[in-house]
Amino acid sequence: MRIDWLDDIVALLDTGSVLEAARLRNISQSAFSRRIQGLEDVLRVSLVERRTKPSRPSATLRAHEDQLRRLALELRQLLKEMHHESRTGSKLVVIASQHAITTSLGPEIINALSGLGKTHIRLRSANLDECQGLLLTGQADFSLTYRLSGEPQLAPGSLTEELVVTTEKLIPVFRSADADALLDGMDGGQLDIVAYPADAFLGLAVGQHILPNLERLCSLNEVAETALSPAALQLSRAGVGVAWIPSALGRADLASGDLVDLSDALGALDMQLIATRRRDTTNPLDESIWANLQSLAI
Amino acid sequence: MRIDWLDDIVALLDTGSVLEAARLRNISQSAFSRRIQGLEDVLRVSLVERRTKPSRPSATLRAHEDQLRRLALELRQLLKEMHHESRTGSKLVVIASQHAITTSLGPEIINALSGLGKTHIRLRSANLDECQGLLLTGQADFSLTYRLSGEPQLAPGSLTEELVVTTEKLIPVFRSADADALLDGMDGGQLDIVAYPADAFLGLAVGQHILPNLERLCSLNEVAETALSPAALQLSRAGVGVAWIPSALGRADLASGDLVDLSDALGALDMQLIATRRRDTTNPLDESIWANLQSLAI
DNA sequence: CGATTAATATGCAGAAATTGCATTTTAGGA
DNA sequence: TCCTAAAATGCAATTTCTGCATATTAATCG
Repeated sequence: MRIDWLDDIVALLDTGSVLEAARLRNISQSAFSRRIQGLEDVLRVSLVERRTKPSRPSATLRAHEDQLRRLALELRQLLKEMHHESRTGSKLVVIASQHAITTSLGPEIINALSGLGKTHIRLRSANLDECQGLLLTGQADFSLTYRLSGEPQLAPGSLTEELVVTTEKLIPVFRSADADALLDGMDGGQLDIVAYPADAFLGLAVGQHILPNLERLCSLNEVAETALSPAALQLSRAGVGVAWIPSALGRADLASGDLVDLSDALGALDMQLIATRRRDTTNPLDESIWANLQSLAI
Repeated sequence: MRIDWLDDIVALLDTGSVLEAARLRNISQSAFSRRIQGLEDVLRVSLVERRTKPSRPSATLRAHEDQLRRLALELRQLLKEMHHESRTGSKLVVIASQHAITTSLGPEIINALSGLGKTHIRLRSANLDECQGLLLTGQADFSLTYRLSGEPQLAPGSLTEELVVTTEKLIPVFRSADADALLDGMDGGQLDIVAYPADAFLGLAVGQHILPNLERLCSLNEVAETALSPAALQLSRAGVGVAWIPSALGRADLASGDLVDLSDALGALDMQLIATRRRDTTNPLDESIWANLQSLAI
């Protein structure tokens, strides 16, 4: 049963030559050559350009390289998942979680959901785009994303269904010891901040709604930039600069007094933690997870 | 070369029984039974639940039914596309286009892009969600979507790249003959309108930014509802009610005098026509299409 | 509970496919 | 033009697939 013909094609793309691809696939050159011929025959698609030596992937193949690779990958992952489930008898629930959430509320949510019998939960950390993609392509069962409370909820769409799990704040924090000095130096002077990249969700949020206001008061000094909110947290703990982090992420350090919340002076943002799922799912387990998420909602 | 094993599985899901599935796949029951056994062997996944008769798809299979169907479909479509391209030697460029655009600016854009040698362009009409999905999964090379000009451009995302192709207006139109009567009857009275469903993009736009203002002036009477802007156009031509349509869609009727633009009295919306593509594409043809779109941009 | 029916599995033999080896053909380079 | 490396092909052994007939097994009905 030859089920991995997509891998043959990917090997062809990887190596760019029939001989190399054959090596990669652990098969003799002649056999592989005929496999490809057979594929071309069945698919009625030219796969290799034989006018040259070594021969090269055909134009058609290269034009669809991305999609072929993606499908091959998705198929492998799906089968792996199914194999695991078939072996253990427990369904794997995949939650696509925005990076910033993975480290803040992610653990709590996993814990809250884990009381559901034979269930394995996997948090798959990704950026906002990727979360949407994973959800839409069925590679994730749910997604967890942040949304600014002010932001007009863009069309929920007919394909997906949303739920506000909780609200949170994006708060500026700094090491307690130097907080006063920091605020004093602000008037007319400089403010050291830990920034997020402009193309990350948190970077967009802070850059659009917080920093413009502050820039009118003092000049901002981007001492550090990181896409990872836990890293930003550590940097602000180390006194590098003010970092805006989800309040859940800073809870421990705020409670212990290591960090102090500067919302009043510097401004915070209200965020909503949104859970999303596809509407068309008809999975009893998914239903119970969704119900559980709803019960978490405040 | 057995390349269609996914279809075997889908047949299993479609019929829910081995016998029926065998019929569907045009193969004897015994052969199909062994195919499934072989698949279970190779994939190391239990596919059918044999404790019952007729046997049923296993829990694992049902849990991943959606994704399996989706992958099978995508694979079929991809191969069909590749076959077509391999036969004709011309690359098919797929543009996912929001329904409202397909009928308004779609034709123009296709015409503008068709001057590019051996290129077939296919417009694939879908709603906003689906356009994003098609783009992210590589099933479309570009997407064309509307965005309200006021709307804060949500994070462009690291995966995709955007381009404002043109700006347009969403304008209220009505048959010229009865327009005056309509406006006269408005004061304190009723206004007949053609509405869009609230979950469609245009419905959201009109419902959030236009109708609330009008409701303070008079009571609105939703005489008709349709998701299709061309249908809305026809309804307003027929004198059923005011319809908000993309200006490009109404151009001909406005020029001929059949329709009249009621923007001043009822309010219009500025929209942008956004073209999107994935960043990671490395296709020379796609590049030239993108360049062409950029040159269309105003 | 036993007989009947319908769905699935299996033994078997013929057909079809895949594979590796050896050899030939073909493209690129000296 | 010759040489080398890559790909194709003839061939025989092997494996896989298929249909037919038949055996098992689960559901149903009296």
